[in-house]
Amino acid sequence: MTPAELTDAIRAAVRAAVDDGRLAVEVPGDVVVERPKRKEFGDYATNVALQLAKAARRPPREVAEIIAGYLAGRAGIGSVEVAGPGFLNIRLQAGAQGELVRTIIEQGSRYGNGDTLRGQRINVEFVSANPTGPLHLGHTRWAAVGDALARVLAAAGAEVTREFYINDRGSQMDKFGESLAAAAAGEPIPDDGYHGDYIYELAKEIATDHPEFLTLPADQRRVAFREAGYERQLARQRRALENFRVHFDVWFSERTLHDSGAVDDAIETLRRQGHVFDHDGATWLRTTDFGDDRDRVLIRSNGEKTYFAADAAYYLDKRRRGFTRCIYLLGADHHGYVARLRAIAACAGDDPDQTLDILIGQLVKIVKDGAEVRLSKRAGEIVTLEDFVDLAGLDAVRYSLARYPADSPLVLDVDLITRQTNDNPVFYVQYVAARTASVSRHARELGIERGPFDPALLTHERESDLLGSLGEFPRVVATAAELREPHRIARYLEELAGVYHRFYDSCRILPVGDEPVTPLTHARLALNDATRIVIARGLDLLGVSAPERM
RNA sequence: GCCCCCGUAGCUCAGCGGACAGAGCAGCUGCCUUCUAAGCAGUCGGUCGCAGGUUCGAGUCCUGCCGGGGGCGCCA
Repeated sequence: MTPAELTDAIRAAVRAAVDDGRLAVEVPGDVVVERPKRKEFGDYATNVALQLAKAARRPPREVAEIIAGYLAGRAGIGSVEVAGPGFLNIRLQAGAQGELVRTIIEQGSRYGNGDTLRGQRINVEFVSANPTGPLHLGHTRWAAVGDALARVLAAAGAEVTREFYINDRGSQMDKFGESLAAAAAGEPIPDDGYHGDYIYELAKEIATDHPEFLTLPADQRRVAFREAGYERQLARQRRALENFRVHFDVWFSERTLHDSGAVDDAIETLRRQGHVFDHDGATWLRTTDFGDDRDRVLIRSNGEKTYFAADAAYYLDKRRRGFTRCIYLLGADHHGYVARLRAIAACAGDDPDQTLDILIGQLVKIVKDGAEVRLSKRAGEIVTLEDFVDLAGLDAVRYSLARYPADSPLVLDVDLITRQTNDNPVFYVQYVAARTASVSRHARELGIERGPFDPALLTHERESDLLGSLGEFPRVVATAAELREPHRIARYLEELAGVYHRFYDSCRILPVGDEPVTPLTHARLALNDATRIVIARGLDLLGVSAPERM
C-alpha cells in the first residue's frame, strides 16, 4: 500500500462518515499522511481529524474516533488508533506495505512521476547570460537548479521548455566588440571594457580566421569583431552547458524581438490596454498600477527602446507561444525585476499569480583551503563554470548546487564536496547506487533469478523503514514541483540513503557461504532493486549519475 | 530612506501550522575472515536572533525591533 492509496482510503472513510450523517464536513481534496518520527505512533499518521474539527464543530478527538471507525477494517489497514490531540495512528497489515516493492519494480523509472501538473505548459528561463564572456558561478548555480527544476516539473506531468534568453543587444555588446577589436589590434582595451584572458584568446582566434577585419575602418571593425565574438562566445556557453548536462530547447535572441517588430507590437498592445503614457519625451508603462514602486520607461527620449521594453515583448511572446506558466530564475541582483515583471503580466491582462513564478537566487561563493576562490585563469576576476567543474567534478558540482534552496546564500567548500567520504552528501547518496548495483551483480554471479517474491516477508524494522521511505518518493516529487524546490529531492535522497545503509547493515540480502537461497532472499533482493530504481531516478532528477561501481 | 533574502547544535544547513526540534561534519566510544567500512551503532551538543500577536497548537503565519547579505538608473 502506498501513501497515495492510504490517502484515498482515509478520504473514503471520511466520505462514508459524511454519507452516514456522522460528520457534517466537506471531504478534503488532499489528506496529509506522514511517517511519524516515533515507532509507537504506527506506520503512518494523519492529522485529518484536527483539520476537520472546526468545520465539524466537534472536538478533534471525537472526529478522530468517528473516522477511525470507518477506516479500520479497510483493505490493507491493520489498526487505527486515536492519539494525542486527535491524530490517527495507522498500522498497515503485514504485507500491505511490501506490495510497494512490486509497484516500484513494475513502474521502474516512471515510479515517482505524477500528474499534479498535467496540462500545464511551463517555460523555465534560466542562466540567460550575456554572450560576452564565460559563464560564472552564479550562472552555474542557475544551470544546476533550473535544469533540476525542469526535470522535476516534467516528472509531475508538466510539458516543460527550457529557455535561454540571449542579451545580444545594447551597450554591453558594443563594449565587447570594442574590447575584442582593440585586443586584436594590440591597442589598449578601454577601462570599462572586458579584460579577461579569454578576450585576448578570442580576439586572436578571430583575427587569424578573418585577417581582413583588421583592415576595416574602426567602427566597422568593432562590429565585425562583435559579431564574430558573439557567435563564438555563445557557442562556448552552449558547449559548456551541454557538458554540464543542461540542454536548452530554445535559445532566444533579444535582437529578434526588435527586428521582428515584436517590441513595437508589445508597446502597442500595452497601449491598447491603457497602461502606456508619454512624459518628458519618453514612453512609459504605468507599472505602479500593479505594485511596482515606480513607472518604467519603454522608449527613451532619444528613441531607443529599453531593455525593459524587450522584457515586456518577451513575456508576451512566451504567452503567445502557448505557455500557461513562465518561470524565471534570477540572481539576487535582479530582485528589483520582480515587481516590474509582475506588472508587465498584469498590464497585459494576466494574473501574475497564475502565469508567473519568479525565483530569486542568492549568491554562491566557493572556498578552498579556507580561502574564497576568486580568480580564474581563463576569465580574470570571475570563476567560471568550467573552472568549478574542473575543481570538483560534474556530479559533485551539480549535486552540491541543487541540494540547497535557491534563495539561501551558499558557501561551498571545494575540499568537502570532492572528498570521497560520507562527509560529502553526493558520495553518500551515490554510494547507495553503487552498493545496490553491487548486490545485484553478486546475485547474478550466484545464479539467483529474479522472480515472484512474497512481500509479506519484509517485516524487519529496517525493511519496514526502507519501504516507508521508498513510498514517500512520489509525494516528494510532487511537492518539489509544486513549490519549485528541487532541493527537496536531494534531501529526500540523503534520508533514503541513510535508511538503506541501515537496512543493509542489519539485513543480510544474499546467502553467506553454503546457506540456501530462501524466499526472504528473493524478497530482500527485490527491495534492493526497488531502492536502486528510486535512488537512480532521484539522482537523475538532479542531473547526477548513479554509478554501478565506485 | 524604501524593497528582497537570511538568522535553528561548535561548523554547513534541512524542517508544506502538529506529537519530545533534525541531518551531515567536527569531538568522544565501539563494530570489518560475510553482499563495497565511501558503511553502521552509541555519545556529547539547542533561550529555533529578540519582543509581542493570531491559533486548540508557532521554528513555521502576522507586526515591531536587532544583526548579516543584496538591490534601488531614460544601464544592460
